[in-house]
Amino acid sequence: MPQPITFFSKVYEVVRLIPYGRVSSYGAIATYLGTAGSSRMVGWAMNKAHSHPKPVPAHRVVNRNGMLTGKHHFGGTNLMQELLENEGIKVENETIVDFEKLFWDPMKEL
DNA sequence: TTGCTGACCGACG
DNA sequence: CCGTCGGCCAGCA
Repeated sequence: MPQPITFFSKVYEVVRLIPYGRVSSYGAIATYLGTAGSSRMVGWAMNKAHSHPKPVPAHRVVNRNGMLTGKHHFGGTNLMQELLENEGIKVENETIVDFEKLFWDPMKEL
């Protein structure tokens, strides 16, 4: 098996399951994976997402406040915001508008 | 192998 | 209200 199922792989899988025009949070994903509290690992997984063979919509993953904390990893520009706006998600001051409505909880949806 | 790091979260003062 | 600290665990030098 060239691709063993690891914590990272699960994170990527869940992130790819996020529907178009929806967003999720690190904590929600971490909790869904059964490792609540290790939300940092989710963020770290996103950092390594560039090394992942499959595309990972990391721009749909933000912190609990709906703030684009990881936008600096998208080229250090407003690329992350543009990607979200391209999906119909409004972003103001690096924060997602109506985050509660757009929030996609894997524990509820899956 | 050991130790540091990391795009977070919640608690505490 | 705001700053600080600890915890969670896998990857990398």
